[in-house]
Amino acid sequence: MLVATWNINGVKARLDALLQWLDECQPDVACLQEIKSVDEAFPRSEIEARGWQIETHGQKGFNGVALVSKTPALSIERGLAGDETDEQARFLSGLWSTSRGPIRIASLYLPNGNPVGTDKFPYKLRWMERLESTARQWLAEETPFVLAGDYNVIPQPEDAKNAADWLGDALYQPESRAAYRRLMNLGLVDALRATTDRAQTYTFWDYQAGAWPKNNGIRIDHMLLSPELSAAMKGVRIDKYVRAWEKPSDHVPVVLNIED
DNA sequence: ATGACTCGTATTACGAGA
Repeated sequence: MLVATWNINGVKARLDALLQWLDECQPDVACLQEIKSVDEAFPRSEIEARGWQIETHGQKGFNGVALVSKTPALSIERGLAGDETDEQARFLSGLWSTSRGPIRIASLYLPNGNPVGTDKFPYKLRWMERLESTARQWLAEETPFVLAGDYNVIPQPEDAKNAADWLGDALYQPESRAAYRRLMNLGLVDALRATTDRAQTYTFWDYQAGAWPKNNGIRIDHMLLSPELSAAMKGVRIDKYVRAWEKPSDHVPVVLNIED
């Protein structure tokens, strides 16, 4: 079973690339972030015409997450628990039936948090506390799960080409990294790091200053697995080749392979 | 020499991303 995550940076701007990649990858469930679309404007029919199931949780202009899958979800939940006043569309989860039993899969778009020193940074940290609470609750329920998405956190120095460039950035603040570690310390497994120690493994390259040709990347798109699932991991790959396409997203897909 | 971004929203400028 393949579970993928991809921040596509605008579903309408990326529709051709999305269709091409879905066709090639054939994920069972693909978690999308930054669809930048309200639900009504999501290019649903073009994707459904190729046989995919779609669930969206969008908003006007920015943010927004979606789940694209081969089979329909048994149930869907929109939004991250813990703050009724939060209007940003950043979390969407579904329950699927598999040969190993039910599995819960979430598409998450964790707040960027820049600039540090504005209210955006504490919003990021509060959002991470809410994510940790959700993970605790899901662990207690004992249904295997994948928390997949754009975490906007560089966990370790080796997750950036030039870690020193990110010292003042919300993605690499001690508080952001500590909150990510607290999540890991619940017993979750970072699927990529559990399966490779390969250097210069990145998922994002900025559009500016030739970051892609210089391979000046960072690893911020992660898949965190519940403990039962980590034993069933076959591997993780990064579909880096799509960054070289015409009109690419600045992120590339991460694809997790789980034993059926 | 040395890579000056891209998307969406709303009017060719701005917010947001990272």
